[in-house]
Amino acid sequence: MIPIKVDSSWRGHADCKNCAIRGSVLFGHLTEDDLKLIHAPIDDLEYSAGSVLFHQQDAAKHIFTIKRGLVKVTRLLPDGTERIVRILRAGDVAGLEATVGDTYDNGAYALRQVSVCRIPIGVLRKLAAHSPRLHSSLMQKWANQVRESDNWIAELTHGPSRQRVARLILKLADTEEPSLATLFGREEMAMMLGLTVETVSRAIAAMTREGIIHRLDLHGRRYRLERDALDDVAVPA
Amino acid sequence: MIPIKVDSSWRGHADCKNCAIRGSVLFGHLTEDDLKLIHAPIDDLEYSAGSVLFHQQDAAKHIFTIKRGLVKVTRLLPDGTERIVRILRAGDVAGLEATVGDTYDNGAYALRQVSVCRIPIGVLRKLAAHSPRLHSSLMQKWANQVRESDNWIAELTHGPSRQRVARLILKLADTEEPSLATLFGREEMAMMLGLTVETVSRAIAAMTREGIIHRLDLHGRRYRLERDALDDVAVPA
DNA sequence: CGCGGCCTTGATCGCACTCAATTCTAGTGG
DNA sequence: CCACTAGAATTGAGTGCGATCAAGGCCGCG
Repeated sequence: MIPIKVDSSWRGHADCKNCAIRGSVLFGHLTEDDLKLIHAPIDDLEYSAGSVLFHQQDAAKHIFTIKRGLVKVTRLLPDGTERIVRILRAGDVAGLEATVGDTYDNGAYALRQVSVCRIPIGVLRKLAAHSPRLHSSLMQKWANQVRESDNWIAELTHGPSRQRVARLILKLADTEEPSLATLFGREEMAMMLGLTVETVSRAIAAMTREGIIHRLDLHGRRYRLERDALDDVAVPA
Repeated sequence: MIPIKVDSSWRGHADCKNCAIRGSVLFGHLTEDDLKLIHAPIDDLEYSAGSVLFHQQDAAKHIFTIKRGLVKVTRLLPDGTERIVRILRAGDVAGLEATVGDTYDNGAYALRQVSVCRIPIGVLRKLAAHSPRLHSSLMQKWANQVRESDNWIAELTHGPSRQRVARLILKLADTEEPSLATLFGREEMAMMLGLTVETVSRAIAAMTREGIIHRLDLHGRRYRLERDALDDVAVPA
């Protein structure tokens, strides 16, 4: 089902004080004294596209702050099929459930090259005991996850295929350059939208023909978007 | 779109010390001293089926602990359509996002007669400052919401209509008596499953004909379930 | 009794799935 | 440098499931 690749590389212990995205992550508000409390190591890891952060049901020993890249969160159904339920981006946290339970509720896999800080749950607990601000950061992360899941349900699981594909493309648009988007393999897009590979492919092909999106590479991953036209497809008046 | 009914009745200030479901709610671990810190009133409210706890975008001033009944959580899309994204039951909390933001991310409506404790957000903050256990209760509630949302996506938004309807029925089975279930109006079931009223009705009718479920009342709300057969429909081998 | 709401049933249509073939690209080794 | 291959994306033809449109039935209520 899942290609099991555990393909991470260790890039050293994290240097929280000088973290590039310190403002948006869990430890952003901690003081130097707080950080000194950390004894167990926080590791700075790289995962290549397709590799595993953790599987559903694994013992939950770490939470992962995502510094770069995209992570898919999947859920395994009793009948063995797998569904993508959310995507995490830089600033999000994977495996938050480690703070309240002892196994992961779902699997997390790198969709592209990903950089994370892997924080042992013990460290988190220790720091949490001292820092109310960390508490509110955690709450904030939880709230984001719920909002994302709810959006996902509302936007990507209902409606005609064209519309769903359009909405997914918009969701994947670059944050800095909103008229560019990097898609995934058709198979994965299909799993996100509850459609088949062929239907996704046809929708993209049709929109390309109609000039709503423009293919920029040979693999069909990178596109330039005609925002106005695409918005119209995504949210029909 | 939504029938606007604000139809709640005040049943007095909450008596947390003697709460029937104290063990499963937010304030379950607080001491009497903690509870004495509360000055702003926690109200004990009843909502009749169809009435509003809060709308999406309302100023978030309270969180609602559900003591009895069922609450639907809906999200409004830009194009004006509305989707049901989750259901809350006794022990769950509605409006958790009040702890981190100042508007509600989604709407909450009573599906049946509902009893709640309405806790002003200020009270929660004050107590949270004193009680680490309240913190972990909150985390637990957040984790439940995410797990529920993820389950919802995985189980109820993909697959053939029969299967989805079967899964929803199982989700609505009584906790004490698992072979009985109380459904909703077909319209609402359709909104939950991303199907049409007619399709839901046909699926239920078919399963009734096949003896997988048995109608117990005239309105088509209450059913007795043939668990084994229904499980087979919900999770095809 | 008549009306309105909801559930059900029927007939038809179209979108998305299925099955299958083709094209394209990147990677491999001659 | 070019065949060869494997994997992915695309395209095509045909089918079926669920949406749509439209009646009809059932119950509660005035």
